[in-house]
Amino acid sequence: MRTPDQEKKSRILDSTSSIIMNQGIAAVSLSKIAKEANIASGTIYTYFANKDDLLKQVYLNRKDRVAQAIAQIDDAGDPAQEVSRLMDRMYAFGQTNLDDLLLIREFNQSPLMAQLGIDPSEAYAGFEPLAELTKRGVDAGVFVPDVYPVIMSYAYTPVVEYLLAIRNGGITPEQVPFANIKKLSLRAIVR
Amino acid sequence: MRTPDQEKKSRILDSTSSIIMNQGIAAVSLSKIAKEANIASGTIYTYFANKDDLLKQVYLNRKDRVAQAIAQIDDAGDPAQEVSRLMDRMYAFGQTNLDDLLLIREFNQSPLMAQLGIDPSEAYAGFEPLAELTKRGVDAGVFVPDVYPVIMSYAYTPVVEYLLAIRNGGITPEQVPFANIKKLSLRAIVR
Amino acid sequence: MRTPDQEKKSRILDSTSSIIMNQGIAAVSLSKIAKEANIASGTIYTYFANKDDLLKQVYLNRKDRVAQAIAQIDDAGDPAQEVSRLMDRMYAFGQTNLDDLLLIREFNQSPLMAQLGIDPSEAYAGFEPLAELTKRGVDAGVFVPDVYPVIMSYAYTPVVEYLLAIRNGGITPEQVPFANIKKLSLRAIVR
Amino acid sequence: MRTPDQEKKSRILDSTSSIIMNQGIAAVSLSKIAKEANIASGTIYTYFANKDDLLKQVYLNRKDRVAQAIAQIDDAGDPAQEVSRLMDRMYAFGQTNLDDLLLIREFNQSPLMAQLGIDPSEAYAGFEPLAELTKRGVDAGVFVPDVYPVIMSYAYTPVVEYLLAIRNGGITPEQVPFANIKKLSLRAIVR
DNA sequence: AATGAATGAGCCTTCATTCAT
DNA sequence: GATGAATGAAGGCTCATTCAT
Repeated sequence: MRTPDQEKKSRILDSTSSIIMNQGIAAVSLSKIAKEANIASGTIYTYFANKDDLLKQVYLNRKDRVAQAIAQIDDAGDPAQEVSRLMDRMYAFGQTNLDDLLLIREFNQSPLMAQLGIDPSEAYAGFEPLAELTKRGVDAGVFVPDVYPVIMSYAYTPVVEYLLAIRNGGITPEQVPFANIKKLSLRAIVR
Repeated sequence: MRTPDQEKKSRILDSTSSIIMNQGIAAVSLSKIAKEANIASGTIYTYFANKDDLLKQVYLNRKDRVAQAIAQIDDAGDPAQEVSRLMDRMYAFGQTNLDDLLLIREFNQSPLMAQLGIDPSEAYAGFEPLAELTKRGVDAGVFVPDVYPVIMSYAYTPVVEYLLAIRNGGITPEQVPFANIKKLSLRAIVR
Repeated sequence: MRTPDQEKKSRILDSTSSIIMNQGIAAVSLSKIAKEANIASGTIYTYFANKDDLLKQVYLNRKDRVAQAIAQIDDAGDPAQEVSRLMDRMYAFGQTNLDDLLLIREFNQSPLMAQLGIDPSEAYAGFEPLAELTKRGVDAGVFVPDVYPVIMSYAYTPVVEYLLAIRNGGITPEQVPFANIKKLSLRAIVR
Repeated sequence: MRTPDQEKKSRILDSTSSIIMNQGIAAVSLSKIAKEANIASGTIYTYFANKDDLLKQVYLNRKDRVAQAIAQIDDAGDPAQEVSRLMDRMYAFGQTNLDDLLLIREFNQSPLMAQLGIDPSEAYAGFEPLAELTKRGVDAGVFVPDVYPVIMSYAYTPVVEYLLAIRNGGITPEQVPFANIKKLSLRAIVR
């Protein structure tokens, strides 16, 4: 059970994420966050050292949620099957939490990471099982012989883009079932 | 009187893009732009109606540059070969202009597009040949039977992620030659 | 937390009025107001929505003060006598608060009223007793048969101009006692 | 005949007056004036030393026009009759040039006069015949024994307020003929 | 712990003025 | 003489942060 305080902290994180995703990171202000979280702006400083700390924690919090939701790999499973399951978990997670995936992506590819003092190892934390899966698949000769970032670029990114295209109305799941995406991704990386 | 100066306008666009890429869109301010472009802040208004107009033009300008650099498809060529050439052009372009590709991506997936009043058709303009290539490849039975956004998600995005990983030092071209990326992409989409 | 401060709001209104009267409305700036009121410029926004709101409230506040000071008419009194008393109250009020009368006049005859969204009924509020007095005097055959704006143009305006002429040194109360003004006004409108 | 240059100067004065009257003095800017006068903003400096000089000349120019239109008094005429004629000329002039009367009034009662370096004698220039008429009427025992500013406050101001009330739709000439105004004014000042 | 009033730096924008053309 | 691009100060307003309550 969350203490009342943790609940308030969560509300601040949620409001921040929501503003970032709906209005863009340039539109984020503590007063907006406070209003959306239904607290006084000064209260934010009880839970976060400053605005940068808040942004950093939003990122880390969302990244952890994603990692926990998708990165539970069966170390003994068939690598191709595990990638398929990974993509399934991403798809399931993304249907209710696409914003988390997009927020991570927005941070990952922006100078914000450096500005907020998040180093790559911190960003990577929680996703180690994916790298291990990659390595195992390559070593077993199941995957094409490429490195983690390349392999995952074909397994992870297409799911996000698929979910985003659906949200934007560019395509519908009826028109393009998620199975197609999985098939293409596996065609790319499985020998 | 002093004549309006296309070169100065370019400098403003360049400075703006540079600040976006190096400090993030939230850090863009007209005074920073003016300082980097070596002009007075008020001068920006000789060339742009306001900050939003400037941002919009940065986006459209960069998008046009990319479109011109990569979207020259040979209508009679073999679709698979044309995708290969397309990826080559992206790679060549991205080696000196990766920021353009990243800027477009940052804008595309952000609420900025709506805020700046850029509608999807405007963003799509110039890339029609890619959709046509997709359609031709699918119709000819060369590509897997999927729609444009899906196919291109496997041909376009991996190149950007590859270039970015190289820039970030995550991988090197020696370790993973670009040919590998092309191979994986083609494996995904060519029957 | 610090409590909103009615006294501080008054100080802002006073400073604004003072700058309008001493430097003209074109010279009014929030930083001047803040400096004169001895507060930070941002603090103004705790008490007013924006500059226009501040100007509007200055006007309405001064107008209310004037209305309360002069518009207490005895409904049963002789109309001519009531006009005389009205002018006395204006004169008394104007000796210490001429700026209020002048500020109202400056606003009334300027495009500001429309720009600030003050409609005529709002400007008129509080002065209804004067219109009623006019009507009563005309109906009773005591005043010449003219409408409110005309009658009051002879009772109200001359007092303001008299007070202003005294302030400017154009005339002195010894040279022209206020009684003369009252006499001329009453000669004009009383049959 | 005006030279082309004088014509351009006139256009600048007209534009300035028009903006003052329609948008308020706080909204006057050289670029607006230039646009309305259909010239480049820099050109204004060919005809005026700076913005203050322009405003000063607008005032003096309008004041001269009014003085020439109304201050032609017959030195031998009956004072009461001359006041009546004066009011007629004001009324006639004001029907097509009310803005001139209002602009003068706005300047006269504002700190602008001091800021622009217009001294009272300059403002008074051209209106000497009105003071003489006052004096002659008082000396002849035709007017009540009061000074120029007081007498004229009953002859000049009511005409402006009448014209303004008509423009604003507060009253109509059918409802209140101008003759009424003249009658009230003369009742006030003629013995 | 929570509030929100207060602060002043910094933002976008407009302005009067200058000056190359 | 006329133009309008260029300048940078100043304007209105928002913001992150502090702190009295």
